Amino acid sequence: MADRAWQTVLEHIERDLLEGRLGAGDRLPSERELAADLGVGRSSVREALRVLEVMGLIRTATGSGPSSGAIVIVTPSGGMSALLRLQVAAQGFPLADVVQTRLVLEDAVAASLASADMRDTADAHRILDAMDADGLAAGEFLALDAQLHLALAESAGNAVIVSMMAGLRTAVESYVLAGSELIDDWDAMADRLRAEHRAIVAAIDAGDADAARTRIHDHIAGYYTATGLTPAGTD
Amino acid sequence: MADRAWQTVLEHIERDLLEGRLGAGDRLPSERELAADLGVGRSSVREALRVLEVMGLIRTATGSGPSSGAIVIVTPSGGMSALLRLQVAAQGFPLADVVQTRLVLEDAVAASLASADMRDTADAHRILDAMDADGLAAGEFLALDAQLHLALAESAGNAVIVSMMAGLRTAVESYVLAGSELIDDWDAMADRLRAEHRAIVAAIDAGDADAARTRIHDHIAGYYTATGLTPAGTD
DNA sequence: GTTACGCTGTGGTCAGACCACAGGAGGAGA
DNA sequence: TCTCCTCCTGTGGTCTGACCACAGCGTAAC
Repeated sequence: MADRAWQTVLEHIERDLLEGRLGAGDRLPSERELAADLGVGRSSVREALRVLEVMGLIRTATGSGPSSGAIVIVTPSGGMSALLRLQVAAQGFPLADVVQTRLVLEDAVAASLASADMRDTADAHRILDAMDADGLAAGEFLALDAQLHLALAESAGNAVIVSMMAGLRTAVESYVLAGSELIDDWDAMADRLRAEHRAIVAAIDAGDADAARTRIHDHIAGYYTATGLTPAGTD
Repeated sequence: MADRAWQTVLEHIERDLLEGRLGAGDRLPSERELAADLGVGRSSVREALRVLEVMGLIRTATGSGPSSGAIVIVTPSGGMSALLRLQVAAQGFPLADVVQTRLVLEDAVAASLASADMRDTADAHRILDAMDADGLAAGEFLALDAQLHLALAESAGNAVIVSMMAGLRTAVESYVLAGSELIDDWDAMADRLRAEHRAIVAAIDAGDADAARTRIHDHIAGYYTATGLTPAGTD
Protein backbone atom coordinates (compact mmCIF):
# COMPACT_ATOMS: atom_id res chain seq x y z
CA MET A 1 0.00 0.00 0.00
CA ALA A 2 2.92 2.31 -0.69
CA ASP A 3 0.87 3.81 -3.48
CA ARG A 4 -1.52 6.44 -2.55
CA ALA A 5 -4.87 6.24 -4.27
CA TRP A 6 -4.24 9.08 -6.69
CA GLN A 7 -0.94 7.49 -7.71
CA THR A 8 -2.78 4.34 -8.63
CA VAL A 9 -4.92 6.37 -10.98
CA LEU A 10 -1.95 8.22 -12.43
CA GLU A 11 -0.03 5.03 -13.06
CA HIS A 12 -3.05 3.42 -14.63
CA ILE A 13 -3.48 6.24 -17.09
CA GLU A 14 0.23 6.45 -17.78
CA ARG A 15 0.25 2.76 -18.62
CA ASP A 16 -2.67 3.22 -20.96
CA LEU A 17 -0.79 6.00 -22.69
CA LEU A 18 2.43 4.04 -22.85
CA GLU A 19 0.81 0.96 -24.31
CA GLY A 20 -1.23 2.85 -26.83
CA ARG A 21 -4.65 2.25 -25.35
CA LEU A 22 -4.92 6.02 -25.03
CA GLY A 23 -3.70 8.58 -27.51
CA ALA A 24 -4.17 12.20 -28.46
CA GLY A 25 -7.83 12.97 -29.05
CA ASP A 26 -9.17 10.04 -27.07
CA ARG A 27 -11.66 10.51 -24.29
CA LEU A 28 -10.90 9.19 -20.85
CA PRO A 29 -13.60 7.31 -18.99
CA SER A 30 -15.68 9.56 -16.78
CA GLU A 31 -14.39 10.34 -13.32
CA ARG A 32 -17.09 8.24 -11.72
CA GLU A 33 -16.32 5.32 -13.97
CA LEU A 34 -12.59 5.48 -13.35
CA ALA A 35 -13.22 5.61 -9.63
CA ALA A 36 -15.38 2.54 -9.76
CA ASP A 37 -13.00 0.63 -12.03
CA LEU A 38 -9.96 1.30 -9.90
CA GLY A 39 -11.70 1.00 -6.57
CA VAL A 40 -10.86 4.48 -5.35
CA GLY A 41 -12.90 7.52 -4.51
CA ARG A 42 -13.79 10.09 -7.06
CA SER A 43 -11.73 12.74 -5.31
CA SER A 44 -8.61 10.65 -5.76
CA VAL A 45 -9.35 10.36 -9.45
CA ARG A 46 -9.75 14.10 -9.61
CA GLU A 47 -6.37 14.69 -8.00
CA ALA A 48 -4.71 12.56 -10.64
CA LEU A 49 -6.58 14.25 -13.46
CA ARG A 50 -5.63 17.64 -12.08
CA VAL A 51 -1.97 16.69 -12.32
CA LEU A 52 -2.41 15.52 -15.89
CA GLU A 53 -4.22 18.70 -16.75
CA VAL A 54 -1.52 20.98 -15.38
CA MET A 55 1.11 18.91 -17.14
CA GLY A 56 -0.66 19.55 -20.42
CA LEU A 57 -1.75 16.00 -21.10
CA ILE A 58 -5.50 16.35 -20.90
CA ARG A 59 -8.10 19.03 -21.04
CA THR A 60 -11.46 18.81 -19.34
CA ALA A 61 -14.82 20.20 -20.32
CA THR A 62 -18.21 20.12 -18.70
CA GLY A 63 -21.43 19.28 -20.40
CA SER A 64 -22.21 16.27 -22.52
CA GLY A 65 -21.38 15.09 -25.99
CA PRO A 66 -18.19 13.97 -27.70
CA SER A 67 -16.17 17.02 -26.74
CA SER A 68 -16.95 16.89 -23.06
CA GLY A 69 -15.10 15.09 -20.35
CA ALA A 70 -11.37 14.59 -20.10
CA ILE A 71 -9.66 14.40 -23.46
CA VAL A 72 -6.05 13.56 -24.15
CA ILE A 73 -4.21 16.44 -25.74
CA VAL A 74 -0.52 17.07 -26.05
CA THR A 75 0.55 20.57 -25.20
CA PRO A 76 3.87 20.07 -23.46
CA SER A 77 4.69 23.76 -23.39
CA GLY A 78 1.95 24.49 -20.92
CA GLY A 79 3.22 22.01 -18.40
CA MET A 80 6.81 22.99 -18.90
CA SER A 81 5.93 26.64 -18.40
CA ALA A 82 4.06 25.95 -15.22
CA LEU A 83 6.86 23.82 -13.84
CA LEU A 84 9.62 26.27 -14.61
CA ARG A 85 7.62 29.25 -13.44
CA LEU A 86 6.90 27.63 -10.11
CA GLN A 87 10.46 26.50 -9.62
CA VAL A 88 11.76 29.96 -10.35
CA ALA A 89 9.22 31.39 -7.94
CA ALA A 90 10.39 28.99 -5.25
CA GLN A 91 13.97 29.85 -6.07
CA GLY A 92 14.81 26.29 -6.99
CA PHE A 93 16.01 27.69 -10.30
CA PRO A 94 18.21 30.76 -10.10
CA LEU A 95 17.37 33.28 -12.78
CA ALA A 96 20.91 33.19 -14.11
CA ASP A 97 20.66 29.45 -14.71
CA VAL A 98 17.43 29.90 -16.62
CA VAL A 99 19.00 32.51 -18.83
CA GLN A 100 22.09 30.43 -19.42
CA THR A 101 20.00 27.41 -20.35
CA ARG A 102 18.11 29.51 -22.80
CA LEU A 103 21.40 30.55 -24.36
CA VAL A 104 22.44 26.93 -24.77
CA LEU A 105 19.19 25.96 -26.42
CA GLU A 106 19.01 29.00 -28.68
CA ASP A 107 22.55 28.46 -29.85
CA ALA A 108 21.77 24.89 -30.74
CA VAL A 109 18.59 25.88 -32.54
CA ALA A 110 20.33 28.51 -34.62
CA ALA A 111 23.21 26.24 -35.54
CA SER A 112 21.05 23.26 -36.39
CA LEU A 113 18.67 25.40 -38.41
CA ALA A 114 21.47 27.02 -40.38
CA SER A 115 23.01 23.69 -41.27
CA ALA A 116 19.75 21.93 -42.08
CA ASP A 117 19.04 20.81 -45.60
CA MET A 118 15.54 22.17 -45.59
CA ARG A 119 14.59 25.18 -43.59
CA ASP A 120 11.52 27.31 -43.61
CA THR A 121 11.97 30.75 -42.15
CA ALA A 122 8.80 32.17 -43.64
CA ASP A 123 7.19 32.47 -40.22
CA ALA A 124 10.26 34.17 -38.87
CA HIS A 125 10.25 36.70 -41.69
CA ARG A 126 6.60 37.44 -41.10
CA ILE A 127 7.26 38.18 -37.45
CA LEU A 128 10.30 40.26 -38.34
CA ASP A 129 8.09 42.44 -40.50
CA ALA A 130 5.50 42.74 -37.76
CA MET A 131 8.18 43.97 -35.41
CA ASP A 132 8.95 46.88 -37.75
CA ALA A 133 5.61 48.47 -36.95
CA ASP A 134 5.82 51.87 -35.35
CA GLY A 135 4.58 52.62 -31.89
CA LEU A 136 4.89 49.16 -30.43
CA ALA A 137 4.89 49.17 -26.65
CA ALA A 138 7.72 47.33 -24.96
CA GLY A 139 5.36 44.55 -23.96
CA GLU A 140 4.08 44.07 -27.49
CA PHE A 141 7.56 44.14 -28.91
CA LEU A 142 8.78 41.56 -26.43
CA ALA A 143 5.80 39.34 -27.17
CA LEU A 144 6.75 39.37 -30.84
CA ASP A 145 10.34 38.75 -29.85
CA ALA A 146 9.24 35.65 -27.99
CA GLN A 147 7.24 34.54 -31.00
CA LEU A 148 10.25 34.96 -33.23
CA HIS A 149 12.53 32.84 -31.12
CA LEU A 150 9.84 30.23 -30.76
CA ALA A 151 9.20 30.19 -34.49
CA LEU A 152 12.86 29.51 -35.12
CA ALA A 153 12.82 26.67 -32.61
CA GLU A 154 9.76 25.19 -34.26
CA SER A 155 11.45 25.33 -37.63
CA ALA A 156 14.31 23.36 -36.16
CA GLY A 157 11.73 20.70 -35.48
CA ASN A 158 12.58 19.53 -31.98
CA ALA A 159 9.44 19.42 -29.85
CA VAL A 160 11.35 19.05 -26.61
CA ILE A 161 13.47 22.12 -27.24
CA VAL A 162 10.44 24.10 -28.32
CA SER A 163 8.63 23.47 -25.05
CA MET A 164 11.69 24.03 -22.96
CA MET A 165 12.31 27.35 -24.62
CA ALA A 166 8.69 28.33 -24.25
CA GLY A 167 8.79 27.34 -20.61
CA LEU A 168 12.00 29.16 -19.88
CA ARG A 169 10.63 32.23 -21.56
CA THR A 170 7.43 32.12 -19.51
CA ALA A 171 9.37 31.63 -16.32
CA VAL A 172 11.32 34.84 -16.75
CA GLU A 173 8.59 36.78 -18.51
CA SER A 174 7.77 39.11 -15.67
CA TYR A 175 11.43 39.79 -15.04
CA VAL A 176 12.08 40.55 -18.69
CA LEU A 177 9.18 42.95 -18.76
CA ALA A 178 10.33 44.65 -15.59
CA GLY A 179 13.83 44.86 -17.03
CA SER A 180 12.60 46.60 -20.16
CA GLU A 181 11.38 49.49 -18.06
CA LEU A 182 14.88 50.11 -16.81
CA ILE A 183 16.13 50.86 -20.29
CA ASP A 184 16.72 54.55 -20.86
CA ASP A 185 16.13 54.77 -24.56
CA TRP A 186 13.74 52.01 -25.47
CA ASP A 187 13.41 53.05 -29.10
CA ALA A 188 17.14 52.76 -29.59
CA MET A 189 17.13 49.35 -27.95
CA ALA A 190 14.24 48.23 -30.13
CA ASP A 191 16.13 49.33 -33.24
CA ARG A 192 19.18 47.45 -32.09
CA LEU A 193 17.15 44.31 -31.43
CA ARG A 194 15.51 44.57 -34.85
CA ALA A 195 18.87 44.78 -36.54
CA GLU A 196 20.19 41.84 -34.58
CA HIS A 197 17.13 39.77 -35.44
CA ARG A 198 17.59 40.49 -39.13
CA ALA A 199 21.25 39.56 -38.92
CA ILE A 200 20.46 36.29 -37.17
CA VAL A 201 17.86 35.22 -39.68
CA ALA A 202 20.13 36.29 -42.52
CA ALA A 203 22.90 34.06 -41.18
CA ILE A 204 20.47 31.17 -40.91
CA ASP A 205 19.17 31.72 -44.43
CA ALA A 206 22.75 31.85 -45.68
CA GLY A 207 23.48 28.54 -44.00
CA ASP A 208 26.25 29.99 -41.89
CA ALA A 209 25.90 28.00 -38.67
CA ASP A 210 28.80 29.59 -36.84
CA ALA A 211 27.64 33.10 -37.53
CA ALA A 212 24.07 32.23 -36.59
CA ARG A 213 25.20 30.74 -33.33
CA THR A 214 27.42 33.65 -32.44
CA ARG A 215 24.89 36.27 -33.37
CA ILE A 216 22.00 34.78 -31.45
CA HIS A 217 24.22 34.23 -28.46
CA ASP A 218 25.38 37.81 -28.40
CA HIS A 219 21.86 39.00 -29.06
CA ILE A 220 20.39 37.32 -26.03
CA ALA A 221 23.33 37.81 -23.73
CA GLY A 222 23.45 41.46 -24.70
CA TYR A 223 19.84 42.05 -23.87
CA TYR A 224 19.97 40.34 -20.50
CA THR A 225 23.09 42.25 -19.59
CA ALA A 226 21.50 45.51 -20.65
CA THR A 227 18.52 44.88 -18.41
CA GLY A 228 20.73 43.78 -15.56
CA LEU A 229 18.99 40.45 -15.24
CA THR A 230 22.23 38.53 -15.17
CA PRO A 231 25.72 39.40 -14.11
CA ALA A 232 28.00 39.55 -17.12
CA GLY A 233 29.92 36.41 -17.87
CA THR A 234 27.36 33.65 -17.74
CA ASP A 235 28.81 31.09 -20.07
CA MET B 1 -14.85 33.69 -11.87
CA ALA B 2 -12.82 32.26 -14.71
CA ASP B 3 -10.58 30.73 -12.10
CA ARG B 4 -11.50 27.36 -10.87
CA ALA B 5 -11.23 26.92 -7.16
CA TRP B 6 -8.03 24.91 -7.23
CA GLN B 7 -6.42 27.54 -9.43
CA THR B 8 -7.18 30.13 -6.81
CA VAL B 9 -5.26 28.06 -4.31
CA LEU B 10 -2.37 27.47 -6.69
CA GLU B 11 -2.07 31.14 -7.51
CA HIS B 12 -2.23 32.08 -3.87
CA ILE B 13 0.63 29.76 -2.99
CA GLU B 14 2.63 30.80 -6.05
CA ARG B 15 2.30 34.41 -5.01
CA ASP B 16 3.46 33.58 -1.50
CA LEU B 17 6.48 31.86 -2.99
CA LEU B 18 7.20 34.67 -5.40
CA GLU B 19 7.01 37.36 -2.76
CA GLY B 20 9.07 35.47 -0.27
CA ARG B 21 6.37 34.73 2.28
CA LEU B 22 7.10 31.07 1.65
CA GLY B 23 10.47 29.50 1.10
CA ALA B 24 12.20 26.16 1.24
CA GLY B 25 11.65 24.49 4.58
CA ASP B 26 8.56 26.46 5.51
CA ARG B 27 5.33 24.76 6.46
CA LEU B 28 2.17 25.55 4.59
CA PRO B 29 -0.99 26.16 6.56
CA SER B 30 -3.04 23.02 7.05
CA GLU B 31 -5.41 22.01 4.30
CA ARG B 32 -8.41 22.87 6.43
CA GLU B 33 -7.00 26.27 7.26
CA LEU B 34 -6.16 27.08 3.63
CA ALA B 35 -9.64 26.06 2.61
CA ALA B 36 -11.21 28.35 5.18
CA ASP B 37 -8.91 31.27 4.38
CA LEU B 38 -9.50 31.12 0.66
CA GLY B 39 -13.17 30.28 0.86
CA VAL B 40 -12.93 27.01 -1.05
CA GLY B 41 -13.51 23.41 -0.19
CA ARG B 42 -10.81 21.21 1.19
CA SER B 43 -10.88 19.00 -1.89
CA SER B 44 -9.96 21.97 -4.06
CA VAL B 45 -7.04 22.72 -1.79
CA ARG B 46 -5.93 19.14 -2.09
CA GLU B 47 -5.99 19.27 -5.88
CA ALA B 48 -3.67 22.26 -5.83
CA LEU B 49 -1.35 20.64 -3.30
CA ARG B 50 -1.24 17.51 -5.39
CA VAL B 51 0.01 19.50 -8.34
CA LEU B 52 2.67 21.16 -6.23
CA GLU B 53 3.73 17.80 -4.88
CA VAL B 54 4.14 16.21 -8.29
CA MET B 55 6.04 19.27 -9.49
CA GLY B 56 8.50 18.77 -6.68
CA LEU B 57 7.67 21.90 -4.72
CA ILE B 58 6.24 20.42 -1.55
CA ARG B 59 6.22 17.17 0.31
CA THR B 60 3.45 16.08 2.62
CA ALA B 61 3.53 13.98 5.75
CA THR B 62 0.84 12.77 8.09
CA GLY B 63 0.96 12.93 11.84
CA SER B 64 1.65 15.94 13.99
CA GLY B 65 4.67 17.94 14.94
CA PRO B 66 7.01 20.26 13.08
CA SER B 67 7.80 17.82 10.28
CA SER B 68 4.21 16.99 9.44
CA GLY B 69 1.95 18.71 6.99
CA ALA B 70 2.93 20.21 3.67
CA ILE B 71 6.47 21.53 3.59
CA VAL B 72 8.12 23.51 0.84
CA ILE B 73 11.02 21.66 -0.69
CA VAL B 74 12.79 22.21 -3.94
CA THR B 75 13.45 19.10 -5.95
CA PRO B 76 12.95 20.22 -9.53
CA SER B 77 14.26 17.01 -11.00
CA GLY B 78 11.34 15.01 -9.76
CA GLY B 79 8.82 17.22 -11.46
CA MET B 80 10.81 17.46 -14.63
CA SER B 81 11.15 13.70 -14.77
CA ALA B 82 7.46 13.16 -14.31
CA LEU B 83 6.59 15.72 -16.95
CA LEU B 84 8.99 14.41 -19.55
CA ARG B 85 8.14 10.80 -18.86
CA LEU B 86 4.43 11.45 -19.29
CA GLN B 87 4.92 13.48 -22.42
CA VAL B 88 7.05 10.77 -23.95
CA ALA B 89 4.45 8.21 -22.98
CA ALA B 90 1.76 10.26 -24.67
CA GLN B 91 4.01 10.68 -27.68
CA GLY B 92 4.07 14.43 -27.36
CA PHE B 93 7.83 14.13 -27.31
CA PRO B 94 9.35 11.88 -29.95
CA LEU B 95 12.19 9.81 -28.59
CA ALA B 96 14.59 11.23 -31.16
CA ASP B 97 13.90 14.75 -29.95
CA VAL B 98 14.60 13.74 -26.37
CA VAL B 99 17.91 12.22 -27.37
CA GLN B 100 18.88 15.21 -29.45
CA THR B 101 18.07 17.57 -26.63
CA ARG B 102 20.20 15.53 -24.32
CA LEU B 103 23.05 15.87 -26.80
CA VAL B 104 22.69 19.62 -26.86
CA LEU B 105 22.74 19.87 -23.08
CA GLU B 106 25.59 17.43 -22.57
CA ASP B 107 27.70 19.23 -25.15
CA ALA B 108 27.14 22.51 -23.36
CA VAL B 109 27.92 20.99 -19.98
CA ALA B 110 31.16 19.47 -21.18
CA ALA B 111 32.30 22.63 -22.90
CA SER B 112 31.43 24.94 -20.05
CA LEU B 113 33.01 22.62 -17.53
CA ALA B 114 36.21 22.34 -19.49
CA SER B 115 36.56 26.07 -19.85
CA ALA B 116 35.61 26.90 -16.26
CA ASP B 117 38.16 28.44 -13.95
CA MET B 118 37.33 26.11 -11.11
CA ARG B 119 36.11 22.64 -11.68
CA ASP B 120 35.69 19.71 -9.37
CA THR B 121 35.60 16.35 -11.07
CA ALA B 122 36.24 14.35 -7.91
CA ASP B 123 32.72 12.92 -7.97
CA ALA B 124 33.12 12.00 -11.58
CA HIS B 125 36.38 10.18 -10.91
CA ARG B 126 34.79 8.28 -8.05
CA ILE B 127 32.02 7.07 -10.31
CA LEU B 128 34.49 6.21 -13.04
CA ASP B 129 36.28 3.94 -10.61
CA ALA B 130 33.04 2.34 -9.51
CA MET B 131 32.26 1.53 -13.12
CA ASP B 132 35.46 -0.48 -13.40
CA ALA B 133 34.09 -3.14 -11.09
CA ASP B 134 33.74 -6.56 -12.62
CA GLY B 135 30.47 -8.32 -13.10
CA LEU B 136 28.25 -5.29 -13.30
CA ALA B 137 24.91 -6.04 -14.87
CA ALA B 138 23.84 -3.81 -17.71
CA GLY B 139 21.28 -2.13 -15.49
CA GLU B 140 23.83 -1.37 -12.79
CA PHE B 141 26.32 -0.09 -15.31
CA LEU B 142 23.78 2.18 -16.90
CA ALA B 143 22.73 3.51 -13.51
CA LEU B 144 26.32 4.48 -12.83
CA ASP B 145 26.51 5.95 -16.31
CA ALA B 146 23.55 8.15 -15.51
CA GLN B 147 25.18 9.19 -12.25
CA LEU B 148 28.34 10.15 -14.07
CA HIS B 149 26.63 12.38 -16.57
CA LEU B 150 24.57 13.94 -13.82
CA ALA B 151 27.64 14.53 -11.69
CA LEU B 152 29.29 16.38 -14.54
CA ALA B 153 26.21 18.52 -14.98
CA GLU B 154 26.15 19.31 -11.31
CA SER B 155 29.77 20.35 -11.42
CA ALA B 156 28.88 22.76 -14.18
CA GLY B 157 26.57 24.34 -11.65
CA ASN B 158 23.42 24.99 -13.63
CA ALA B 159 20.39 23.73 -11.71
CA VAL B 160 18.07 24.01 -14.68
CA ILE B 161 20.29 21.91 -16.90
CA VAL B 162 20.77 19.35 -14.15
CA SER B 163 17.04 18.79 -13.79
CA MET B 164 16.44 18.75 -17.48
CA MET B 165 19.13 16.16 -17.98
CA ALA B 166 17.82 14.09 -15.11
CA GLY B 167 14.32 14.33 -16.54
CA LEU B 168 15.36 13.45 -20.06
CA ARG B 169 17.28 10.50 -18.73
CA THR B 170 14.30 9.25 -16.74
CA ALA B 171 12.01 9.66 -19.68
CA VAL B 172 14.04 7.34 -21.87
CA GLU B 173 15.23 5.04 -19.10
CA SER B 174 13.13 2.07 -20.00
CA TYR B 175 14.05 2.41 -23.65
CA VAL B 176 17.75 2.63 -22.86
CA LEU B 177 17.53 -0.48 -20.74
CA ALA B 178 15.63 -2.34 -23.41
CA GLY B 179 18.19 -1.20 -25.95
CA SER B 180 21.05 -2.58 -23.90
CA GLU B 181 19.65 -6.06 -24.28
CA LEU B 182 19.97 -5.83 -28.02
CA ILE B 183 23.71 -5.47 -27.82
CA ASP B 184 25.51 -8.62 -28.87
CA ASP B 185 28.64 -8.27 -26.82
CA TRP B 186 27.77 -6.24 -23.78
CA ASP B 187 31.20 -6.61 -22.18
CA ALA B 188 32.86 -5.12 -25.23
CA MET B 189 30.38 -2.26 -25.23
CA ALA B 190 30.97 -1.64 -21.54
CA ASP B 191 34.70 -1.49 -22.15
CA ARG B 192 34.20 0.95 -24.95
CA LEU B 193 31.96 3.14 -22.80
CA ARG B 194 34.49 3.07 -19.96
CA ALA B 195 37.25 4.23 -22.29
CA GLU B 196 35.06 6.97 -23.69
CA HIS B 197 34.15 8.15 -20.22
CA ARG B 198 37.80 8.34 -19.22
CA ALA B 199 38.61 10.27 -22.38
CA ILE B 200 35.80 12.73 -21.76
CA VAL B 201 36.80 13.46 -18.20
CA ALA B 202 40.43 13.71 -19.24
CA ALA B 203 39.56 16.34 -21.82
CA ILE B 204 37.60 18.27 -19.21
CA ASP B 205 40.42 18.06 -16.70
CA ALA B 206 42.81 19.25 -19.39
CA GLY B 207 40.60 22.22 -20.07
CA ASP B 208 40.13 21.29 -23.70
CA ALA B 209 36.57 22.41 -24.34
CA ASP B 210 36.41 21.45 -27.99
CA ALA B 211 37.67 17.95 -27.35
CA ALA B 212 35.33 17.50 -24.40
CA ARG B 213 32.38 18.59 -26.48
CA THR B 214 33.25 16.36 -29.40
CA ARG B 215 33.98 13.33 -27.27
CA ILE B 216 30.82 13.48 -25.21
CA HIS B 217 28.77 14.09 -28.31
CA ASP B 218 30.19 11.07 -30.10
CA HIS B 219 29.91 9.03 -26.92
CA ILE B 220 26.20 9.57 -26.55
CA ALA B 221 25.33 9.55 -30.22
CA GLY B 222 27.33 6.38 -30.63
CA TYR B 223 25.50 4.56 -27.89
CA TYR B 224 22.07 5.54 -29.08
CA THR B 225 22.92 4.51 -32.60
CA ALA B 226 24.28 1.20 -31.39
CA THR B 227 21.05 0.45 -29.57
CA GLY B 228 18.96 1.57 -32.50
CA LEU B 229 17.10 4.13 -30.43
CA THR B 230 17.62 6.87 -32.95
CA PRO B 231 18.18 6.93 -36.65
CA ALA B 232 21.68 8.09 -37.44
CA GLY B 233 22.08 11.74 -38.20
CA THR B 234 20.25 13.50 -35.43
CA ASP B 235 21.92 16.85 -35.16
C1' DG C 1 12.46 10.20 37.37
C1' DT C 2 10.41 7.16 34.11
C1' DT C 3 6.99 5.08 31.59
C1' DA C 4 2.59 4.51 29.44
C1' DC C 5 -1.66 6.33 28.06
C1' DG C 6 -4.69 9.20 25.58
C1' DC C 7 -5.66 13.61 23.35
C1' DT C 8 -5.01 16.54 19.38
C1' DG C 9 -4.10 17.91 14.84
C1' DT C 10 -2.25 16.38 10.52
C1' DG C 11 -2.85 14.39 5.72
C1' DG C 12 -5.45 10.47 3.05
C1' DT C 13 -9.63 8.86 1.59
C1' DC C 14 -14.35 8.05 0.67
C1' DA C 15 -19.40 8.93 0.08
C1' DG C 16 -22.94 11.81 -1.02
C1' DA C 17 -24.95 15.83 -2.38
C1' DC C 18 -25.60 19.83 -5.21
C1' DC C 19 -24.64 22.99 -9.32
C1' DA C 20 -23.91 24.62 -14.21
C1' DC C 21 -23.46 23.12 -18.48
C1' DA C 22 -23.89 20.96 -23.19
C1' DG C 23 -25.84 17.86 -26.02
C1' DG C 24 -29.34 14.66 -27.58
C1' DA C 25 -33.97 12.66 -27.64
C1' DG C 26 -38.48 13.25 -28.28
C1' DG C 27 -42.69 15.67 -28.60
C1' DA C 28 -45.38 19.81 -30.25
C1' DG C 29 -46.27 22.67 -33.78
C1' DA C 30 -46.15 24.38 -38.65
C1' DT D 1 -42.64 15.81 -43.29
C1' DC D 2 -39.88 19.19 -41.34
C1' DT D 3 -38.67 22.39 -37.71
C1' DC D 4 -38.33 24.10 -33.29
C1' DC D 5 -38.55 23.77 -28.46
C1' DT D 6 -38.38 21.46 -24.14
C1' DC D 7 -36.80 18.18 -20.97
C1' DC D 8 -33.68 14.59 -19.64
C1' DT D 9 -29.22 12.76 -19.11
C1' DG D 10 -24.44 12.62 -18.19
C1' DT D 11 -20.42 15.39 -17.63
C1' DG D 12 -16.96 17.98 -14.72
C1' DG D 13 -16.69 21.37 -10.54
C1' DT D 14 -17.36 21.95 -5.88
C1' DC D 15 -18.52 21.54 -1.12
C1' DT D 16 -19.55 19.06 3.15
C1' DG D 17 -19.06 15.69 6.45
C1' DA D 18 -17.31 11.69 7.94
C1' DC D 19 -13.87 8.31 8.94
C1' DC D 20 -8.92 6.39 9.24
C1' DA D 21 -3.86 6.08 10.36
C1' DC D 22 -0.35 8.42 12.11
C1' DA D 23 3.01 11.24 14.92
C1' DG D 24 3.84 14.11 18.56
C1' DC D 25 2.99 15.99 23.08
C1' DG D 26 1.10 16.46 27.51
C1' DT D 27 -0.19 14.21 31.48
C1' DA D 28 -1.16 10.80 34.67
C1' DA D 29 0.33 6.62 36.71
C1' DC D 30 4.06 4.04 38.39
